[in-house]
Amino acid sequence: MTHTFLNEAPITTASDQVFVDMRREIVEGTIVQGSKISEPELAKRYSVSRATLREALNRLESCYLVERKANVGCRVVALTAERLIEVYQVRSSLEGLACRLAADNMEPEEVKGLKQLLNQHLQTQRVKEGESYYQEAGDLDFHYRIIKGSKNAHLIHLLCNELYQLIRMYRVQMGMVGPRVSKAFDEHLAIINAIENHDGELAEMLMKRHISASQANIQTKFDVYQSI
Amino acid sequence: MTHTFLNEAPITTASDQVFVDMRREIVEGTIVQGSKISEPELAKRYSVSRATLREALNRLESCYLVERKANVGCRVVALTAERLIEVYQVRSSLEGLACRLAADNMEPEEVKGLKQLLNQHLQTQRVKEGESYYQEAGDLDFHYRIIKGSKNAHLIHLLCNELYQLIRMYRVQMGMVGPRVSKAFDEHLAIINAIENHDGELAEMLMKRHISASQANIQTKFDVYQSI
DNA sequence: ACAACATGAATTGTCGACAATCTAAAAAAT
DNA sequence: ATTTTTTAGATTGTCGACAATTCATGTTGT
Repeated sequence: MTHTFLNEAPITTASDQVFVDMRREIVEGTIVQGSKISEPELAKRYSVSRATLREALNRLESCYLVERKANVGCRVVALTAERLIEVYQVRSSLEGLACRLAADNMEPEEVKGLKQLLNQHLQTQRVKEGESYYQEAGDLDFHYRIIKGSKNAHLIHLLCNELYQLIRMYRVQMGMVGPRVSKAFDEHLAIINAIENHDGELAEMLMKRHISASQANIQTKFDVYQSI
Repeated sequence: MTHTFLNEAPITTASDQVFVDMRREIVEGTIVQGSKISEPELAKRYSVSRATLREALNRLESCYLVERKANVGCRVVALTAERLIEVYQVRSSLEGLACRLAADNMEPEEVKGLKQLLNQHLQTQRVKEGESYYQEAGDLDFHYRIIKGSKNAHLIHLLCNELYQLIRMYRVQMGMVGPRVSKAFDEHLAIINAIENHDGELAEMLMKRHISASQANIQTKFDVYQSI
């Protein structure tokens, strides 16, 4: 399975490389959430100048992974429950839109590929029960394809390049496993059917509901911590 | 009338100033759409170093006013008809969401202020018939207040700090005057009523419709050029 | 005449150093 | 002892210069 994953521009410059590396470390938690970022320290760590590092920090800020204050510095974003709600409200609205547009604009072959992906997803899920990595990548690929199917370049950029990094961060660090997996499969199937029938309204509604369910799932992780 | 306008951080640093200045010039068309940006030239023009200018360019890219390519350079965004549709589809979805949330989360005094603004809007409109500047600022203020009323910080940032600059650029450069003005007033009134009644669904629908009408209005400007 | 290639000017990316600002610890005052 | 002021350290913002890449012009070859 080729990991097409992100449709990003190839890494040409040094700050590109630092951006991609830091993004991964932040999303995966190697650079811990909420921690302060020291420019001299990280510049040394990645063996680049501070100017190059700052360029990377700017781009990390664009996808909501760090926050800057003038003359004070840079902090990794903190994964609060409030922010989760806010981001998922936005995500639900935008991905609902994407799904509605996809119902009109997706090519038949794209829909076909989506179905194949779902079958693939079903098989690997049966074989590797409980293993979350494949599920995570498969689910991500599913959403990415629909978003691209909207054919709205601005929307695609907004979701794939900006918002999704933060969403991935929540999913990776809060842990996305459990009984949600099989339920999500059924929801994906219903969404594909709606898209295939060019029923934009239904597709939008199903996608919004699907994302709300996903939000509720992550929300429980917070509630657990809160109750301790 | 105090122009609260944007809730932006105060301008402390030199790149802040360049960012604000350039943003204004791009939105108003002084720096023409689609044109290439020469870093050395603009750095000299604003009397700052290239590093400072590049910092400003990064932030302009974050609000979709310029586009960068590695090792090639920076271009001011081009106001195409296709992009207008894409951006307004996103705007409609997000501001619909904001309006729905505002119906639940706006304080009574905020609603009151919104009504006062509308009255003010009505008076200035009668006095200065055809003068577009007041209308533009008033309409903007109306939308800003509702967006802030959503109390969703992520959504507020996305709309007010990122997307709205590009929207303003379309409105300013494509010219927003004509019979739309009075119609928009009625639509604003209906939206406020829905918010006051805490009818989120209706408020969302009305706002989406209102924005679609606004899009159609700008769209005609393109159609005129196309028919020549 | 046209295409592929080479060359140089211009532009962007990167670097190290300096200036301005903030932070926190130590000193002074009430 | 608590609050305010001072001061030293560290961090961020800004600058000018150099390296790497791109683009346009001119050259060569067929």
